[in-house]
Amino acid sequence: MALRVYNTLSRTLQDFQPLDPDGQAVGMYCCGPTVHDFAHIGNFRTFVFADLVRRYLEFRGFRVNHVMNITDVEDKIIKRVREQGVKLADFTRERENAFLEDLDTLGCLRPHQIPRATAFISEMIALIGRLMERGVAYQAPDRSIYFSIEKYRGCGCTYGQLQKLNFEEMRVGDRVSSDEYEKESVADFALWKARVPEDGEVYWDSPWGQGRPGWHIECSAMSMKLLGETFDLHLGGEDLVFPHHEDEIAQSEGATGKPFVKYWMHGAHLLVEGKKMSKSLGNFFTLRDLLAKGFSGREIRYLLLSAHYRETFNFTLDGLTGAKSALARIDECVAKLRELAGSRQDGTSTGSADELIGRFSTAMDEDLNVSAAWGAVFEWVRETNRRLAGGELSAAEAASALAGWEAVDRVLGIGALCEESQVPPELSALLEERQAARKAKDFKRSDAIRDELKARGWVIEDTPKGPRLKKL
RNA sequence: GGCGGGGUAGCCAAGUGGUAAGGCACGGCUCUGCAAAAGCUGUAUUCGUCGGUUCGAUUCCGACCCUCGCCUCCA
Repeated sequence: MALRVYNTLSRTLQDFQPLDPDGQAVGMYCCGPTVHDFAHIGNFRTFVFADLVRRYLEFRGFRVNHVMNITDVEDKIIKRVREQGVKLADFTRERENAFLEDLDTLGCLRPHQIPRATAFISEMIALIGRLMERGVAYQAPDRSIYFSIEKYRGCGCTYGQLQKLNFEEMRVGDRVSSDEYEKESVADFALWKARVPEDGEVYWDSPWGQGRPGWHIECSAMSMKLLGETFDLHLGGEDLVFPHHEDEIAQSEGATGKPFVKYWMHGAHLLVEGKKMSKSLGNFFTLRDLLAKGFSGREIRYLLLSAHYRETFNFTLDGLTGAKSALARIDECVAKLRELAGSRQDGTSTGSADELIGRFSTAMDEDLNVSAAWGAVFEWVRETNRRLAGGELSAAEAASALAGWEAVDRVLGIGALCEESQVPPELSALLEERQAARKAKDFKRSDAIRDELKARGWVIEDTPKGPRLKKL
């Protein structure tokens, strides 16, 4: 079975076959955040999706080079820097650190490389230079450099590879910002923006005068620098299809004359409580907002991973509560397996664990059908619980089952986020006291202790092997 | 107006030309002195509406209704 992915370029499912002649190395680029504020839950859906792609490719044995940029120069950032009277780097570094912490909270593996746009200005200038040389870019009277769609098309290149475009039918004008009126054509986009007074100290020198890069150019420059002029996989949110990714293709192919990216994958947006997120509706959440409500990164990750990446997903607080229960079911099962396996944690998966891995990969191979993959996980949980309850599992079999779970969890990334809570000694003492009371049939006392523990946030679970304390 | 997604149980969400995964919630049962955010188990004659193709459609085709996204710097 081969991994198939939906390629936005072809609008079909295609077998995933990396450019590497050995079929091992995969270059993967995901458009990262613009660090003007804390990222919201919608942003994170895309990054968790990218993490899933990377992890699954690694699961399938590919050697992935995962690159994600940080956009640390942009209109909104410049505006805030000016308003707050701080230095660009100080402002953006703070947001960037918060963002990376958030990624950790969500159990996302750090991309192998996290380039900042401002560290690649010379590469961007070089790329713009190539476009000027090839005659597909021009300097307008406002001194900014623009990419000419017409000239690009004149070279036999295709503009509109990711989305069918019909310029005549497009609603032009609404959102064309005032600083771009000197373009030759409304479809043209900025490669280099000439310095204006509002930019303050945020500018760089270039052969065309002082200024700063346009938005799209950074991704072309950084991805080609780090992954080569043609690479395997480019990801991003669906809203980036046009214009951002279309323009990346134009800039890159316009400069190199080579295909830019083999597979484009786009994650759908999410709705929150059935509506598009907006601050006025009160359904706009940053990761930190949700943590403050008492949800964990793990629950959020699970919920974000519960639906297929190409479907709009309805993210709800109820769903988050449900995620807690669903995860507890897995945790219970895994904890019981650990207990039974004891020190034998070097198991190789056999039997039902192999079946789990098989069903999991079959699902994931089909364009990352993660919902079906979870289905396989939960059926395995039920079957494992059944056998656990029936005392049918040996320590070796438990270790084998664990090995199976750990294999799929290296993709799902849920287990590592499970915090083992230590029971405070005074609570253990209370638990023992309750046991003594129960033995003496002093149920009034034992129930009082149970209530006491509950008030302290711990719930007792009586098992055939004796009572256990679980953090509420 | 152009382009592209969706409408499957109370909620979330897979899927298939042959009769509906999984999760949450809910009910039953087991365990328990009683419990339990423990375990098992049950729950959609039905997949937006109306037509068509077919032995058979939720799945294919057509029309319609509703909904969401993109259309120049928003993941």
